[in-house]
Amino acid sequence: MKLSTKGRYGLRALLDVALYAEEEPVSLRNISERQGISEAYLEQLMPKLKKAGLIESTRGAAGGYRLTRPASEISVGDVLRALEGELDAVDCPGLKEKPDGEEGCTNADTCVTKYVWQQINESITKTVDGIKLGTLVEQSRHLHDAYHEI
Amino acid sequence: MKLSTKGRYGLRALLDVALYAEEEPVSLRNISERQGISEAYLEQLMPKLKKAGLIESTRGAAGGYRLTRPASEISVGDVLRALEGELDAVDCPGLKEKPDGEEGCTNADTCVTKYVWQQINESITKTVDGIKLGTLVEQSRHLHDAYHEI
DNA sequence: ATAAATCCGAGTAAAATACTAAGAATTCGG
DNA sequence: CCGAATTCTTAGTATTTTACTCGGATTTAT
Repeated sequence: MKLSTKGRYGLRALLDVALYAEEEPVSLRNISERQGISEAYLEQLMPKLKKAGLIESTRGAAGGYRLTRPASEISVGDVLRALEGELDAVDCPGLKEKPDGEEGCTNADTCVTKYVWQQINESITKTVDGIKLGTLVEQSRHLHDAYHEI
Repeated sequence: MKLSTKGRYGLRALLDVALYAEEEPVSLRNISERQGISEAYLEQLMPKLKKAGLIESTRGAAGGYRLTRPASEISVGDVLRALEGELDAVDCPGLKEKPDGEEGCTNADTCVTKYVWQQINESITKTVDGIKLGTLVEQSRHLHDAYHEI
């Protein structure tokens, strides 16, 4: 798993939608101003979230983006996978680099390290799928309230 | 955490040292042949492992590399950090990008996503630090024995 | 001496990243 | 119906990272 700005900005963008799109859809302009991310860059991110079925869009004036389902049913893993692609699926080189007769893993070392990558991937997957966007929305509202001392 | 070939090859290289450097040190040539990694590329990897204090080297003919401490006391995390640098420490942009008067996180969303990156980093760290090189050595020997049906 | 090694520094081609730019297509409000 | 606000689509580009290679200097066992 690589955490580039794609993933970081994208999650913030989606969180923004979750927070502010209850009545009207939020536009790129809105997100851009609130999050300090350029509209042009967001234009690259949103289609990915849409293709993944996380948001829907309305075009034209007063258009913008909405979540397709409740924030509680969207995991951070869903978002990151939509933006960054599959989590670091490290494949076993022993199998691919020798397309001659030899079957299986002749190199025991390779197989053993493969086990390491799998462990890492599993722990990442478990973590990101365990955090729901809904939780982040709640936390964000708490923080916001605290900051304004309501 | 980024899993590039640096980390993947490097872990295999160190595992090779752990497996074969009991009597004599292992040379780059040895590792290269057994692991199918070019000597030239290994030349770039080994110094990192050495700087991190994981291996020691003897120069000249019959020279090579050895572990500095038992494999059971080296974690995969030690190795990957030595090779890839720090694990994805995602910093809070809210704090850095505004060096004017404003204190703390004015952007609650940013703070909330920051919590996500911390969770991810922690789970990765816990995983890689939990796997010891010694364990991999044992597993590798088992696999090797099974393959040769001893 | 000679050969086998580690060291050291530089260089480089390809890919990924982090953007920006421009214009077409759509839709609402007046 | 017009115009402004939007999303959509495609392309381009500068920077950084990755994954290497290469040449030669230095050290050391035999």
